[in-house]
Amino acid sequence: MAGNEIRRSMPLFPIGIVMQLTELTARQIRYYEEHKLISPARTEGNRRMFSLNDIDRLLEIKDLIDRGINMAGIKEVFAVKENQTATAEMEKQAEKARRELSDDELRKILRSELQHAGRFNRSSLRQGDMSRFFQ
Amino acid sequence: MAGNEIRRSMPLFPIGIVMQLTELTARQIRYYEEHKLISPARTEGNRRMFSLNDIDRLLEIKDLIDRGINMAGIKEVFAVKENQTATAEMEKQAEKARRELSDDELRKILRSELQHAGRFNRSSLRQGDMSRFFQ
DNA sequence: TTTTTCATGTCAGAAAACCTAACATAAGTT
DNA sequence: AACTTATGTTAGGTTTTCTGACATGAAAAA
Repeated sequence: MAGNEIRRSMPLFPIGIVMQLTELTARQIRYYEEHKLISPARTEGNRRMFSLNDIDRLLEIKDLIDRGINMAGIKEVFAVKENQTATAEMEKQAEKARRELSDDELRKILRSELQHAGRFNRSSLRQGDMSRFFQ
Repeated sequence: MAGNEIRRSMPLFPIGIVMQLTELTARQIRYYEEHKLISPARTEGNRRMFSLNDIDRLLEIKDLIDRGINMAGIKEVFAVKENQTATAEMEKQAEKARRELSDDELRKILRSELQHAGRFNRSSLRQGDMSRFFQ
């Protein structure tokens, strides 16, 4: 899952290829960078190198431009998206925390059942819930 | 399935990037081209542009070189592989033909059953086999 | 309506990246 | 020893990209 993100953020493409891929002019691409909508990497010799993520972003910019939205608007759209994915991350974290909390509870139940049910092989009704603790 | 192959054969990378990705020198890459092991595209201005397939091939060349195989050997390896995938294609085609032949047979059976079983809604035992003819 | 602003076009001069061709060389082959 | 192979190195030329400056049409503001 993370390897893919690395690949997508690897600076691989010179501006000429990006122009073809996005059908934007060099002037436009540089202008969007000037307005901090993208931040392509640079070679030692100062040439811009773009990643797949940069290209996605440029295509998004192009779409927003086509819909009549100006630089400020696009900047805001990206800020909101950023914030949105950030909160989604937090929600995921919270969900994970909730799950881990109930894992603890399940552990308690498991211990208690093992003490009571003792030596029965027949498993308790909660086996399905417990299974994730094993293997 | 074919869209992926298009993407993999799209000339996107200048030689500088390919050098980094493959850890080959420009001299080596040009030499391998000279020996027809790769055939990168060219820009209008005659710059080489490499596809993902080209890069795969270069990595393969590098591996074979590391194993002490010379240009002629590598050329032969690729020829064999080419031939191999070609026969695989033919096998696939043959398999498809076999399948289509039995499709014809199934059609015959279908016709015959429709004539005999006539107006029964209850479907014949072969319905599962027939289903691929509809929708 | 006139003036500003915005997004982009265009041009110039400089630097980076790449090209081909030629010669050099270490290691392996004849 | 002479040749071949794979690669290094250098030179001179062309293409691509860079920044900065000025130009412009359309939209927004005054």
